[in-house]
Amino acid sequence: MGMDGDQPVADRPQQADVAARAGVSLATVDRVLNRRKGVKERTRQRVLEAARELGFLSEREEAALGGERPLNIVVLLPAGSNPYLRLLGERLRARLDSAGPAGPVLRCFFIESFSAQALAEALRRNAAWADGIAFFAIEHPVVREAAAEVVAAGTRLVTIVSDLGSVPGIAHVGLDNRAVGRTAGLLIGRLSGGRAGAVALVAGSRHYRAHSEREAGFLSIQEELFPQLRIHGMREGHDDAAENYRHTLALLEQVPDLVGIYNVGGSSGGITRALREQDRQDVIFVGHGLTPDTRRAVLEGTMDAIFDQDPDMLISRAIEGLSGPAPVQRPLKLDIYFSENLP
Amino acid sequence: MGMDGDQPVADRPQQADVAARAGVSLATVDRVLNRRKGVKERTRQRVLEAARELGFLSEREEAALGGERPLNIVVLLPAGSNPYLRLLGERLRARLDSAGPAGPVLRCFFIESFSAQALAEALRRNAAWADGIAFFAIEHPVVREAAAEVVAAGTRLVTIVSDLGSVPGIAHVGLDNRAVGRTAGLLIGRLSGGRAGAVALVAGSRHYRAHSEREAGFLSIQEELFPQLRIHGMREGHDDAAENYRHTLALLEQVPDLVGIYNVGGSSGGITRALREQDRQDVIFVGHGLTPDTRRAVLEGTMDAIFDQDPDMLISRAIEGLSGPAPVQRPLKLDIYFSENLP
DNA sequence: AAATATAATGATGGGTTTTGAGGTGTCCTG
DNA sequence: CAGGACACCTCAAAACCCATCATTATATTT
Repeated sequence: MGMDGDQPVADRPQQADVAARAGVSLATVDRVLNRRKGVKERTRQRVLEAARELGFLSEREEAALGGERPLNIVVLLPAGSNPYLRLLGERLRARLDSAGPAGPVLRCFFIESFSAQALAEALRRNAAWADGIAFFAIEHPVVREAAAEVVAAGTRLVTIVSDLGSVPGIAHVGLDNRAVGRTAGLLIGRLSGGRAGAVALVAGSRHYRAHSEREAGFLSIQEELFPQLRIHGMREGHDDAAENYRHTLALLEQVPDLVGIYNVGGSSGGITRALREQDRQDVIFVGHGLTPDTRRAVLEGTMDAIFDQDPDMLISRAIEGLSGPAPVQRPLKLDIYFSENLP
Repeated sequence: MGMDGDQPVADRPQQADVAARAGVSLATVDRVLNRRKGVKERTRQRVLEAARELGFLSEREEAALGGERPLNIVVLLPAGSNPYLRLLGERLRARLDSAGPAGPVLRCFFIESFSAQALAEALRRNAAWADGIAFFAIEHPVVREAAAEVVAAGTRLVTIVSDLGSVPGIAHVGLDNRAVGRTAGLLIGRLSGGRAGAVALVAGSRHYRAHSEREAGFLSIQEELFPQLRIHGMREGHDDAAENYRHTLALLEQVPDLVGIYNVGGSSGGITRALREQDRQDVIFVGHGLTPDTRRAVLEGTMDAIFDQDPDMLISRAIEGLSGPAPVQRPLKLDIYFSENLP
């Protein structure tokens, strides 16, 4: 007779067993297993752990459900009209939309620009609930302190575009800005074809380490390779188009032998406007950030080259840096656009 | 005695064993093995896993039942000494190593270069077992026919670096080569600083559409913007360093007012060697492919710019093209390297 | 601190799917 | 031809999905 049923086939665990083990109700187990919302992350993990221990889930499913809970990631960018940062914000949003529920939850806040206080405060405020924060750093003790605190409290940080320097445990995602500055210098020097004259630097703020590093690189190569060009000291335009416009008009008036301009920061629109209005297409102009206005400027010849860092790459690498353990963080690739290779 | 087979008589495993191992009834095993519906995916996986562990299934069956087997992808590259292609091969291997068993199986074969026959044959040969083939195309009717055949037979194809043109159903992963040629022309024109003289073109072969497209772009912009420069017709160096070396020596001798060289193809090493030996660092030289030799040439000033397409990106996009349905295939980004922004 | 909103969990039940147990018939093998 | 392995089927029980609502934490406001 029924010999075969003697092994009560090591009963597979049921959701009820998982529920018991996790100390929750069936309803909650169901919510977790079916990815319904309304479960606190802690309980979610408990349930998943219980399920794993009971062998209720195969490894595959476990990875799909539990492995990586979606991280909460915050991105802090300077407010203001800087078109590149606007674009960055847009790409962030695009990424959020396109990524399924698997990807991390991205949130983006704009912080009063050039304000170390505001940035420090934002860091502290968001550290409470975010797993990781990517931020455009302002080099200032207040920010450094806030960052160190936040890192100590267990929130991961990466700086993007502009670095913070000398705070351990913070990775950086961005260009090698000294090399970038040197490349800009090289390009302007070479394109000027041996002419003697002045080269002007425009920046957003020296408080952005990215800006001062680019400046340093630019100066070093000018001195090294192009003695016929003299540097007309750096002006801070605070990444504001109107301010950059005024600066440029003044420049064009005061410096008759102006050969080139390198805008270390953003909002090149103001500069191109001045150049266009004064009909000074002969001035070599290199700036940062591939945006509609710089595109147009390059196409019409007002601008000679755009230096860019791919926003999507920037975002990917930042997320990567905030997710896993910070691996080899080689600098991003500098993209150089002329009128002929615009994407 | 012992009727019930308590001695593990190394019998072939039975469905009952699978059932026991999976903690499931015979009925369910039956459903899974015979692809009947009404089995939850989770249980399906359990059963399959148990069956696999017991060696109950042959590989064939397992693949058929288990769902998505990893894709078999073949990459065909031209043989020869071209350093960029060598690098590409290396990156392929690196990718193969790094990717887990989940990723597609990549295999890379080097085909006699510039031989349409050999390429066509390789396409047909590999189509028999590969799911997708990525290949560096030679524009030739023989290749086109083979490609069309292979596509019709259900193997997916993408061309990399050099396109095949006008064969439906084949995606292309590579640069916008006309724009690349124009950019090279722009750069050489601008860097020459208004000097008059000759500009020479060197290519691997006009049978590579990539090469002739770059040539066309280069010519168009020279004519358009730099009338003071005359083009010293294209030479085919077959991407061979020795041949390029000889060509360049001849060039330097025959063309006293040589201002620049654009190497549309690979193996720039031969050209830099000639320039170095003749001490002609004044000649502006732009070439393709970021490799150790071009790196060195740029650093020492023999070469002015390297145009590159990131091999990893190329591979990723090719695999992507062979895996899913071909989506928006915008061209790859052109990377431009000067002495100061080498990675 | 009380009041109030919001989110998280528990409880429950109806409808659906999945599963186990068993029956039948076929094919193959000793 | 007996017997094992298995394909294919049915049916009822069990497990599960899913929506709803009550209840309890947790946060926010007043």
